[in-house]
Amino acid sequence: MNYTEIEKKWNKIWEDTKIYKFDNKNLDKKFYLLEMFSYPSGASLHLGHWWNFGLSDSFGRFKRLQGYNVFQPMGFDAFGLPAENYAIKTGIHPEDSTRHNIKVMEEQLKAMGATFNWDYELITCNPDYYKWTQWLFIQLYKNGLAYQKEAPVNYCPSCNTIIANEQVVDGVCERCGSTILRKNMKQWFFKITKYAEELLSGLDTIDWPEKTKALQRNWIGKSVGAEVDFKVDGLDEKLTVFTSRADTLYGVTFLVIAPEHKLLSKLIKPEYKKQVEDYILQSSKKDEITRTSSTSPKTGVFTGTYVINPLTSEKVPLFVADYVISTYATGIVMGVAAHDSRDYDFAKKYNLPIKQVIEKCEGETELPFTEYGKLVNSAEFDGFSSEEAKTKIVEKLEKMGEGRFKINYKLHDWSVARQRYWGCPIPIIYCKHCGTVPVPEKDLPVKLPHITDYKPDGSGPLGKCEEYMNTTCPICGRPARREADTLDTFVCSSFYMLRYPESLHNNDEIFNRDYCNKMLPVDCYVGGVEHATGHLLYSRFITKFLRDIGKLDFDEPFKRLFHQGMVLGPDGKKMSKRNTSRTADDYIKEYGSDALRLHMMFSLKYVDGGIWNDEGLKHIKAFMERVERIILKWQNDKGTSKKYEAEEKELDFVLNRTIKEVAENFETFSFNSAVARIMELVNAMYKYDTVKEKNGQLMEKTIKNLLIILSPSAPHFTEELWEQIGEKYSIFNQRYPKYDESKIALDTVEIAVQINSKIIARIDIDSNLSNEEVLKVVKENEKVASLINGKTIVKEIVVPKRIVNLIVK
RNA sequence: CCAGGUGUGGCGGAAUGGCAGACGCACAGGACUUAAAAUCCUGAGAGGGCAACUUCGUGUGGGUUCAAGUCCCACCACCUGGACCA
Repeated sequence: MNYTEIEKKWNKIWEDTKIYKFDNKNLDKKFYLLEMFSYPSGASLHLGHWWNFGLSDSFGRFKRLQGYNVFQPMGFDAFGLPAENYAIKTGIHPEDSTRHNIKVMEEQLKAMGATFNWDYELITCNPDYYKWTQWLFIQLYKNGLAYQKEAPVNYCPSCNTIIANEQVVDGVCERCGSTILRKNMKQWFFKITKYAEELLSGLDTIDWPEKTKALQRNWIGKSVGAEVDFKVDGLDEKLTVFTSRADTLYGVTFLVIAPEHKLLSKLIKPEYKKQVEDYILQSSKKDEITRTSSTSPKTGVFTGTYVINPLTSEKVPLFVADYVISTYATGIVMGVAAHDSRDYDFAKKYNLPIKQVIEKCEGETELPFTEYGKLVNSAEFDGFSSEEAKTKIVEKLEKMGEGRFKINYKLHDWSVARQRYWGCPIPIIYCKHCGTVPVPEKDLPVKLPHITDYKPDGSGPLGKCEEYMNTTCPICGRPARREADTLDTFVCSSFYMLRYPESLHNNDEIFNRDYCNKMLPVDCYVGGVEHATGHLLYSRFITKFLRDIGKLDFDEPFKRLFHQGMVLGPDGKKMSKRNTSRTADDYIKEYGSDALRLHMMFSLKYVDGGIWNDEGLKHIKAFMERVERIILKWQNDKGTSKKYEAEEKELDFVLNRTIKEVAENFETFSFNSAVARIMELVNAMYKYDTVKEKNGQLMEKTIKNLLIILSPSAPHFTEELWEQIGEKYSIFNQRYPKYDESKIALDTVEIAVQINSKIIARIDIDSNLSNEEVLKVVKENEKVASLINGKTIVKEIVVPKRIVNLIVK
């Protein structure tokens, strides 16, 4: 068979006959299968693309055979930094390179012959898409969930721009090597923290990998504790700390405040002003990662100020130290040197007192002791357990009005503004008279202008485009200015799965509520684990928000999630031009795309990935030829068998078991096992082929079923053979075969017999016997009988069709 | 440091608590061939034994169980995240 030719042939026929068109009128058995859409890069499809798209296409084809109306759309996440950086380097406008790359990728993805629903294609940099990105922004704004606030950013004084955390290497700019400054700038945020609790609890309702759920739980970082107010000595001011260990409150010997804290300037005693200001300057030069690394030495200085412990009325010193972060909780912590290792280190270094208030329930207590124990030196709470005290102490503080129970999350609000050109414009207008005004929905989209000077300079490049910036206020009609920043691309991708089903058909609303409720949630979502705390969290947030404003009725966008593992180069690193000598196209030319796909399915575990090895490709091709030979041989063999012989039963058994297990394996993305089962069936066919009197009907049934079962994994190859054995187009309009349970239940099964848990014999036994009858047969067995003779059986265990275990004394 | 994941032949990898190593590769043997390749068939975890058979085996050490790769505890190694989260 000439694989190149048949691939061309069938790709064309499939496209011409629109065999995979999604039937959007008939949603009773819809299946929404989604692969994370990709960023349009210019290079040709590499093995990773085949791994991602080819195998999920196979899954889609499998669901289609099962009778599902499969919706598997495709599109591009087209805004973003790479195009812009490429543009800055080459001078090619991001719009031009992006459009070009999309075209190239579309052609190549179509050439895969995959079943994607191209008529629903969606491209995030198209105005008819980003109109809805802007609409979403405005809804968030109107509901108080999009807001501006001052927040620290990484600023490079030599490149004159804000840079992302990832571009800061050891505190310096990765491009020019200048020391990065931490600067407060006014920025746009989405209030994802409003949904912290629900994002956490919702994880229990979805079928996702545990690993991914754990990543999100960690990221959200719920911490249950209390806030405690400390009065400032000599000032009418109080400092609030957050603690998860209220039981250690009697052990507080100092307080620590973050260098960026707003109240700090008021709290410094004049004689300490210089040293504190020097310290603040020093720490502003460190980036957050170096500063907060647990391995960095703890530093800090005294402010000259004392605060008063509400329970003991003791005066304790207030320090400023950069191991405390201003953005978590209140930005002030209580120092309990005896029961926190950081506080312990700090106290040792600055000679602060260490006061033990918890002791181990049994044995010597060694400081710092950070576990729960029994309270000591804590007035009326002495003898309480840590757990009890955590409640009782806060209850007391509540009565005094100086503390309260509090839950904190590590999750921060989502910073969405980018001082970049190639992104979705933020639909906001600033008017001197009316303030911040959202663009009216009827005026959307705010189109991204085609400008040529898009170099980043710290403020949005759009700011230099006067035509764009100058507008009129929608409220008062007087001249006003637009927002110059654009949106993070993760905003674009946070709702695309909701928009897909009617992407090009509905220009009146983001999506129709009823239709959306029928099409979603996504039944199966496939994509990389690296999006666990980004895209996957944002999408969940936006879905919950849209539910709250009445646009849809479900809580979670992705019911089921799979991550592909990564296909790695021979050096165990991510595939690149450097470590791979051959492209997907090279392999396809030599072996065909079906062989490539089958090899990928069979040789690595899909969810784990692994090092790419092309060794097996020729064997997979050999396997395909083995399939072809037996099918072509059997198609004209009418057989002569009259009775249903043992050999026929065996083939029928393997056939039915294969039908059953391949489906189960596909369902869990265990493609390697699915292919193994199919190989077993082929082996069984070759074995049956040696029988002289063969059953023609069984052979016909077997080759047809084999082709259907194999078709999702080798679509062109099986479609071609389906035609060659004289069947009607198309194999993909067939149904996945049903298996016959009675054929899988064998008449006799081999049972392993154990005496005292050790296997001593294997006996063929009628599978219909009851446990008692099985035991009888086993005990009559010569070997068993001789071994149990004269001994007492104390226990008999029968596992039907598997094991009999006799415990004797 | 913390969290999560992984650990099974020479290799990729299978195993609802129930015969570990399915399937495939590499390997060995046989058939076909002048020969090779391809194809078809057979064998095979490791050690011991001519053999029937036997001992040991899923990172290490313990535990639960009639029965553990699978469940529990501790440890080791590797991978991936997170970094002092109060």
